[in-house]
Amino acid sequence: MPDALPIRRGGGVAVWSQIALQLQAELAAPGTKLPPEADLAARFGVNRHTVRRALEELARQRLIRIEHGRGSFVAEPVLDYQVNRRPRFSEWVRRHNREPLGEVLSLREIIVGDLAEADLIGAALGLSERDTVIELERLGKADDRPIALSRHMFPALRCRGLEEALRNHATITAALSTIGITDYVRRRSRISARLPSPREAALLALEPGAPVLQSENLNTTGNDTALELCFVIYPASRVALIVEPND
Amino acid sequence: MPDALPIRRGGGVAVWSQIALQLQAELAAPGTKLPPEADLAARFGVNRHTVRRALEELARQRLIRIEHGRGSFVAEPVLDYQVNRRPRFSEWVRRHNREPLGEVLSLREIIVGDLAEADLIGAALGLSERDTVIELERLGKADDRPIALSRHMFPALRCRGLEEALRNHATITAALSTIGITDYVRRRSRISARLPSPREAALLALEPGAPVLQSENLNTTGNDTALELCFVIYPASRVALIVEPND
DNA sequence: CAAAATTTGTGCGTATGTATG
DNA sequence: ACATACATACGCACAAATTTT
Repeated sequence: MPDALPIRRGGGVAVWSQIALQLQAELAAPGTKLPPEADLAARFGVNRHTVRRALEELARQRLIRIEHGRGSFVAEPVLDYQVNRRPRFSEWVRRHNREPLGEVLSLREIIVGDLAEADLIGAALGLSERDTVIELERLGKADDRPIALSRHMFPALRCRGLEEALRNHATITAALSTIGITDYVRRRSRISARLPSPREAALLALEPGAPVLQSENLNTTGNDTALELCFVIYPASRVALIVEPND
Repeated sequence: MPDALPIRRGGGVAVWSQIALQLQAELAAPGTKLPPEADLAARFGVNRHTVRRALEELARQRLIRIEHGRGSFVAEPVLDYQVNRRPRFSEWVRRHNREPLGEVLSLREIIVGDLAEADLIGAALGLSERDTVIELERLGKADDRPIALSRHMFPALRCRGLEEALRNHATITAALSTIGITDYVRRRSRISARLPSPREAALLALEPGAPVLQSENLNTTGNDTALELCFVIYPASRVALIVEPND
């Protein structure tokens, strides 16, 4: 427990504001419980209302969560993800001043008919059950914290050399670029939420019962040729999606 | 158990497709378990592979869930909600051939500073802590099944007479229209997911542990004046959001 | 399963300093 | 100088949610 800087009264800065700043500087790892309001009030030598005002401010900034009857907890930072036509994982993470990392979990070529969602995939990419897709499973991290688990499917026919390219490049954008595809855009996303499977929860380092946001994306080339179907799940506590409709 | 129509072979319609249609017509209440594949195969006089092909089709349409080692279950119908610039609850539900109903839970005028999310609301609507908003809480249903719990906040100053209008009209669109606001558009949505509070779970008739999709919407008039901030939660098992980015 | 303890949420009253006109 | 409004801070009591005993 760090030393409390002395609270200055009558110095033009509200006491609750000083306490909020002090607490913010001391925030421990996400999930950590803060001391009860009564303890904080005693420590700072103020009324509990004053502490509550400070906590309210931290909650507004989404730095902590306050739970009735349980306590206050350090919140996880939430990455806002703008859903536009250019899905670029690395750019997104870097825009939040965090270090992106894409870890390949599996990469293979597989026959559409052998996948569980064969029909959905076939319909979306315009393939028959006998066509093959390149399937990439990836875990995306920001500063080593998992924030996205994605499964990408590319029609093998329209993506000659992509499997090899994906092995040798850190980002999907870069890999696509080496096989001559420089513009691909998000055409449609279907956003839902659910509880993760045990495997998914383990990969995303989620506590039991924590939900995930799921996004099913259809990406195409500039001239509307279906290029990629992609299922992504995000830990709901760490990611929010931003949409600005234009139609 | 309804009679099985005879399966016609060689009539240009695949047997699995006929079975899929037949099963679809017989679907019981959500959550009901379908007979084991072996039983269905016997009933239709076909191989189990053929039944599996039919079930696969129903699963693709999200009419059933197939669970490894457990069986197949009638799924809840999912309402796809296209996130565009015109948020219209009733139109959305009717487009799915279901009967919309908006039930007012509470309606009041309240000072911004007295709300928990005072700062967020003030910033979004351009109000000070001392301004007032009209707050409407509503439960949206489709065929008597709750599908949306929303909290709407309108700046009282820019919405004279809205509280009264909301009391007398079934839809928000209609109420706004009576006070002269005929065009309001969605400017921005922030989509996340979380577990519901006990009260929210009860109102939405959710089983424990089931997550909700949450959408925080800023709606404006045609000329970009902030008109409404609105928090909506949807049962994740019954609603999905569709986004087609244009930028 | 029930009672007790812990912790946050809410309401009301009071007092003080500061900006405003 | 005065009145008013407002933000800040304190004290006390009880309600509500959760956890522990």
